[in-house]
Amino acid sequence: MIARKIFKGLDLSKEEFDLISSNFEQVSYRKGDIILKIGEEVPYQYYVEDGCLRTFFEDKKGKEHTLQFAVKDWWISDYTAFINSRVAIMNIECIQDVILHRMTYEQLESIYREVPKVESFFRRKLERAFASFQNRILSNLADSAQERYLSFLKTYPEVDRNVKNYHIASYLGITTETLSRIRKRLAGE
Amino acid sequence: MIARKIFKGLDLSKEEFDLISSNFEQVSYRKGDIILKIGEEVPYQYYVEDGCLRTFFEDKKGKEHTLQFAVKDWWISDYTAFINSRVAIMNIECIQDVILHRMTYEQLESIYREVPKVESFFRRKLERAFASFQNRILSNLADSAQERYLSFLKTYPEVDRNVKNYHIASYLGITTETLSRIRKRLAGE
DNA sequence: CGAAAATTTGACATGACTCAACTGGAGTGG
DNA sequence: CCACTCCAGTTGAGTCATGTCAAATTTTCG
Repeated sequence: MIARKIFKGLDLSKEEFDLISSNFEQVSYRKGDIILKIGEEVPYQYYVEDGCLRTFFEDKKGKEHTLQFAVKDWWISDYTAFINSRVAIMNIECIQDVILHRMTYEQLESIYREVPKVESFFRRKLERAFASFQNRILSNLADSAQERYLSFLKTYPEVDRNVKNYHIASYLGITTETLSRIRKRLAGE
Repeated sequence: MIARKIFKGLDLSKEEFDLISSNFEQVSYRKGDIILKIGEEVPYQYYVEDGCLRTFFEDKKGKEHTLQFAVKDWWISDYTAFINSRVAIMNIECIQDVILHRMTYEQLESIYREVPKVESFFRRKLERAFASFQNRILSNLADSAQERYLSFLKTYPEVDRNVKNYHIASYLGITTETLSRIRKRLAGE
């Protein structure tokens, strides 16, 4: 029963867990699969049971930029498009084989109605995501590429273990060459 | 009755508006006043009736960076510190004389209890703030300083009218000199 | 093993920064 | 009403971090 795992912080009855679980649908994808494309509707948000994904987009020059990663026990979607019923402004790609549990917005709302505690759970989740975006902006304003890389490693060691360096570079806003030079500099210390 | 202005989108009774209004306290400050300092408790969030403010911090080199501006009809606080009862990680400064309406977290929660519709109002507000942070990250990743400046002007013309160029530079993550050169380049087109 | 993918390295280009000097406008006070 | 000061903004010259492009090397994986 996946809901126990997803909402493990919440004190709910077996019936409530069952009811929530019935709103999730398990899906699996292979490494390299794109499960959401820019311009498409965003029917789902996904809970990651296993594997690793990222959201990314291409700028006018065709360069890829990564907005977010998701590893085990995280959520992923084009969140603002998902909640506002707009089309996606970024792609979601599986960096590894993944097992996901997805739900629609209607299902989310129905859970809110049936099990109100879940709404606070998601509000806290949004607040944490908001804080992490804020930290990223502050870090972009104040820190060098090397400092941003170090704080990435410190904050998301689990992500570092699962993604390629060029993914990290595209998340930090630097080139793979620059990241490689930073790593060399750090190694020789 | 300030609540009518603040929550003008909501369909509430006179009693509800009164009840909400009783939780706000009006305060005024002069241009240049710092109304929250890094390291302090964050007792309030503020609704801006008039004037302009910003949140900012200093990096290790003493350089100032602006996270957010707030003009008429916006809200401002160190939001993540406010909701988590942590100490401020940024300062709030009045860029002009301001008239504000402030509330504590306890007052916010009491309004949630008495007038549940207000909770959705704040959730949407948080979602929009989240989306705007996201846009800023995307823009940092993909756009040049000049493009970021142009999209700032387009997105926040009201802010542009009320702040100095060096405030804008510290928001965009560039120096005043660079902003000046960008403006010159744009003027000659 | 061999091919493709990822990373590293080198040489060079460039956008933004630093520091210092200068300009122009908005007060202020004699 | 002028001289003075202060502040914001501009300009110039030199520097630095990061980007670009091309090639070499290492790693991954079928």
